[in-house]
Amino acid sequence: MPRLDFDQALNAEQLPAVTHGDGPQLILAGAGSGKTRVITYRVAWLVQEHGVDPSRIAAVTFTNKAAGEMKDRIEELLGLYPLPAFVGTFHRFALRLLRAYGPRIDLSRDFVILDGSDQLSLIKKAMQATEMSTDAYRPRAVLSAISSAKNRLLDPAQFAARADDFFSQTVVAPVYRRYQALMRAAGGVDFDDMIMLTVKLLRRDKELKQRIRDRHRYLLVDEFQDTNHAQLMLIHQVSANPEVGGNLTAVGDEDQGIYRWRGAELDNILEFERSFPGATIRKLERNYRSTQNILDASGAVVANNVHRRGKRLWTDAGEGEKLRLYKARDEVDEARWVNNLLQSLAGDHRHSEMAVLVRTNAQTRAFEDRFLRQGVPYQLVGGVRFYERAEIKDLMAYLRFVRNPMDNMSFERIVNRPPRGIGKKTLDGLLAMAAETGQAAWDTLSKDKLVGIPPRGAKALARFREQMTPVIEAAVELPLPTVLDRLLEATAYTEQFDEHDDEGQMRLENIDEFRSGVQEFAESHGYGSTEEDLLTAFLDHVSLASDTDSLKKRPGVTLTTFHSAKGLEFPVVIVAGLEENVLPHFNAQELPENLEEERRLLYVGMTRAEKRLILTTCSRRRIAGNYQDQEPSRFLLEIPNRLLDIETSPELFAPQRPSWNRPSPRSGGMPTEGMPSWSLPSAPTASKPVSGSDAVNSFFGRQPAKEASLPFEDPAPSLTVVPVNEPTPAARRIKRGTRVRHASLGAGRILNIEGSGEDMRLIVYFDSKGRKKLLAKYAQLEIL
DNA sequence: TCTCAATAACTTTTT
DNA sequence: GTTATTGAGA
Repeated sequence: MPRLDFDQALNAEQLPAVTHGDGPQLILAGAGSGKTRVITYRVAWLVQEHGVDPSRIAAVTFTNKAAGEMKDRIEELLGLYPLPAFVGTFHRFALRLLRAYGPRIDLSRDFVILDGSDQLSLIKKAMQATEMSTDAYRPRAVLSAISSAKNRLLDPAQFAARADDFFSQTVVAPVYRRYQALMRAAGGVDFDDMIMLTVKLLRRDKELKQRIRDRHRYLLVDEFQDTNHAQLMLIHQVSANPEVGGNLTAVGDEDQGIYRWRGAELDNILEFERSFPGATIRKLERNYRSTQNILDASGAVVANNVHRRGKRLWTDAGEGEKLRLYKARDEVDEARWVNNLLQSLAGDHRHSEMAVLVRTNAQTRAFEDRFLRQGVPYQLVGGVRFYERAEIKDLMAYLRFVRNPMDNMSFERIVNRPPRGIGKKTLDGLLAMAAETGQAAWDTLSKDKLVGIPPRGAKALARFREQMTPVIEAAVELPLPTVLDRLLEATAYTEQFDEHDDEGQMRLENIDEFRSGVQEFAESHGYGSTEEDLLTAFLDHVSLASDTDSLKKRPGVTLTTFHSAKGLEFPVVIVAGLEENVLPHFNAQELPENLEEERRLLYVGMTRAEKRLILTTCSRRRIAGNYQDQEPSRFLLEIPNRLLDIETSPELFAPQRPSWNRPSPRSGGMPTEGMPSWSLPSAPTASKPVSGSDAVNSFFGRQPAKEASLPFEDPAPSLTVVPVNEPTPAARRIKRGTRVRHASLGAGRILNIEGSGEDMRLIVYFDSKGRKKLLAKYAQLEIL
């Protein structure tokens, strides 16, 4: 293949980083400065110019998606050369070692990886077992304390020895100990364990460590600012020559560190030279992504941080447009304005070239509603993940169980799913028996005579045993997709769902999707591995997968959080919800370190933009159902005025509400004759739709919401549903059989009405979407 | 033991 | 607005 022309392909900052010889270097790569390019070209340079065998190179990142991209681009550059020994995430790197050498630190070879919800339920169990009230202490807080202990490589004993406050000493320490015991007994390992155990393994096994170091003489680490202490130690273990810091190339940007809450230590990058003496530090400040205005604005914001080395990005792309700032009345107004803006930009940009970025997932709802209603194609990244759905987790647990029947956690999950008459009593009895003999539940069930279990339960258990035994045997030799099918057959798993029921249909679809995922995986990974290994590989694959990884370029506006937007870029970016308590987030106000992280979050969001950057802020917002007055984010003040074009919502100047909807003093805010609770606008022009809860608020005499005329509202009149105890003329029209229309679900017929007042629920059969249950208060139905 | 309805609690970000 | 948990009744 032709040699690469490195001088040609790289700029003056990139070239020395790529052609750096031996010894540690840190590359401080600003946003959009071509950092992936530097990493991939460095791999190519090492191989082609420095004579390094690719099998001695490893590249590590945080996300599967970044790793995948890196792999593709390295492959492209290297052509016929073999690929590096490893390109992947920290966790996959650790997993590979643990699967191979776990037994050297007494770890079962076929351990199970716990996901977040597994962890949480295990924490609850551990808290119960240690008689810790789950009301007094939030399991989530305990879990995050344990996680941070693991990130600092503290085992339960070390943690207990250092615990110096009440919570750590009396709550976290005992729960941590019990949590580990329960997890190991069940053959489980959590995400944090994976790193911690790998460090332990390498520290303990000197011979293995030397082999690993030989195999990874050149190590490249991306997103270095997001490494935690455990990961830094792992890097040290793997680096070839610790006395000189090894041939480590670390790439990162301290201004984009947004995982402090997960244990990331910015000091790893800020004090790199202390960790790796003699390191060369380089900066990449030339930006290829954004206009100078975008760089100046984002740079001005992040300049307020103290914890940074500091750099100044520049481009020769020109100033570009000013940033726009829209001051919205509330999140509905915000979404409407953004929607209109996107429509008006649709001439210049495809939908897929635009993104709306928010701080919290909850903020996406208002945008989703609006986009759905206006038919704007969009793509929501994040939220509920496929693999977290109950039916998928069930099937995963089944697969884990048939691979390793001693996996008690999976056993407990599936033993009565679908319901087979194995209730709490029966299960407790079995588990008690198992605990006595120190066996797994399945062992007890298949070998021992069941005692102390009610006959009905014993019978159900026996039936379960008969169902599972052939499948467990099949798992060793039959192809993975066949095993799954046998499983579904033997358990009659799908029969618990009704395909005519909306929810049931969705679950069945998910199961189908899971089946084809299994099929696909088997086809692409099947060569040369045993069926058992394939099953293990599949389970690992799913455990380490996240939704962002499979993010395909689909046509549509991207709607996502700052966190999952990292590494992406768009010609048009809208950064929404720039308010105090949103960004910076409510929970991040006290510590200056947290505040700086919030600022970095905004910086990451702003620097995603190539050509146009739009900011929005609301003067009030509904949070957990209640309206709250919002202050503009303090970070807005950090953007130089000369870079901003400000536009204010007309709704902020016209707070008049239609008189018929204003609580009248005479009626004390209660409804009177002629004040429709089911407000049906007589004509589209007179349409004054009011959001359900506002109407509810005024109805119940609460603080009236400042609802104004909605100039951008779609022409279709919408109906506000207000729950009432006394049916008003309009409310009487809502009964079984009434035809209604929903903004996104279309037309349908009311099947039934449940409850009354604020909690009135309507069962509606929609022509195209089937049965849905709606809360009348929020549904905004239109009577047909 | 299972099903359904009422209630409470929750919302920061995720490998 | 959703989702996890609890409680009552079949």
